Amino acid sequence: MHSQSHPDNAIEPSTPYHHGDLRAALIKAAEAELIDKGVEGFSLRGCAKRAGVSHAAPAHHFGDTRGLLTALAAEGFRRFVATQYEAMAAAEPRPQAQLAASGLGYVRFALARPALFRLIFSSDRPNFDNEELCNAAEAAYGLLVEHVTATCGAPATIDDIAAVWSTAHGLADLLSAGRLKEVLAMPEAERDAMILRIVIRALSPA
Amino acid sequence: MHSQSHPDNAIEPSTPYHHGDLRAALIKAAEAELIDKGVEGFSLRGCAKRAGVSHAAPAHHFGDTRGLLTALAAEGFRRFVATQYEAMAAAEPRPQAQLAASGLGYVRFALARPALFRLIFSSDRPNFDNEELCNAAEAAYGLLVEHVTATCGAPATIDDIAAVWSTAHGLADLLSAGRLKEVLAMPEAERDAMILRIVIRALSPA
DNA sequence: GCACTATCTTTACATCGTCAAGATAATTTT
DNA sequence: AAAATTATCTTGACGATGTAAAGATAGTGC
Repeated sequence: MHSQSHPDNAIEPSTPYHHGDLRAALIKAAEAELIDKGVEGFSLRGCAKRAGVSHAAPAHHFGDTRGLLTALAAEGFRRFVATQYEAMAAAEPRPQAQLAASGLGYVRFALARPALFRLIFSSDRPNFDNEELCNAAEAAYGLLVEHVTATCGAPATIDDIAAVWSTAHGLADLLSAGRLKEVLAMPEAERDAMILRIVIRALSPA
Repeated sequence: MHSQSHPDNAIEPSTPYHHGDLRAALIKAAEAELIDKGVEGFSLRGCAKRAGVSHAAPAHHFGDTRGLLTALAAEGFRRFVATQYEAMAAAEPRPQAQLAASGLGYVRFALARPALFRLIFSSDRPNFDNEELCNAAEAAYGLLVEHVTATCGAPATIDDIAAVWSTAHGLADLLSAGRLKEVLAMPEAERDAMILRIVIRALSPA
């Protein structure tokens, strides 16, 4: 019936010296910090404060600021892929519809989490040589290639891949940056339909 | 024979108190700093050092760091447009060829000046409410709309504008960020041809 | 010649990232 | 179970940064 985590010590200590799961707490805090301050205003000490620990605590888990942002970026890529899968699950099973839905998920992620999107696609702060981040990023790229191949017939040409990826990415980047205001002002259903049309367009061979 | 700075002394003084054209020198220094350190590592004191003045000298001309980056971003937009015009000048006068060339210039700028491209399209540091920057940015947007309209027949639909802009922007952003490695590895002529094909593709109505 | 303003320097302070050393808790070893 | 070791977190310090305030110097207008 007790809510605390230590079996022998009943009273919740005000500030336990050991956090328990500081690593996860710091990633969560880092996302909040990123959303608040943006990639360029991101502060490691701010994250520590959000997590309620001293300013040097993150060092042990992530080394330095770049380490924390690298871990957050990897998590961002995983969510990015997950958002694409969600959109695909709601679409017809036809390959072309699946590819278009994946593009829709791409853009939706950028709109829903602009700070994370910018971190993973337009920042030098994460270390893209890091293995975990590298794997997460390549998983996203692999998903795209897979669907273009399924839609256009194997093997997908570099033209097809570049056209589809660029279109989805361009839409995502411009919209999440607040440009293309006319599109941002559209009702969501209408905007989604337009995104699908434009992604399909990128496939049609000239 | 003395080296100090008297107005009637023809010899170049070692360090004149008044720079002469510090504003321009600082913008130039800021570009070098941006190229060296990136948007996120950009330092105002570093710019001052490059220009050979004290660290507080920029304040009088630009207010703060954001002010300097805002001025640099405006200059970046002007060069961005200029690069598009250059590509257009080398292309056939047909509207469609002009539009495609404009897209090619878009991508070329991103590849030639990745730091400036990121500053104007993927950074919160410049103040986009600033009038000078705002005007420069809208000039770029206007150029695009103009050419899409000329190519597709007036008035250009939002679908057409979004499709063309997103494609060019996506290509530019992905390439300048070092993704789409297969495309980066292509010889320049081949890559240019591909960019033109993909931009044209974005125009074809489904 | 003199006041006034623009431009630049110096000084100062809060914040940031990072390192080093110490404190505390958990784990392993004996 | 006690001791030793390791992992985790705190404290204190340092240099770098952005910015504000005050002083120094040069150009301008009267």
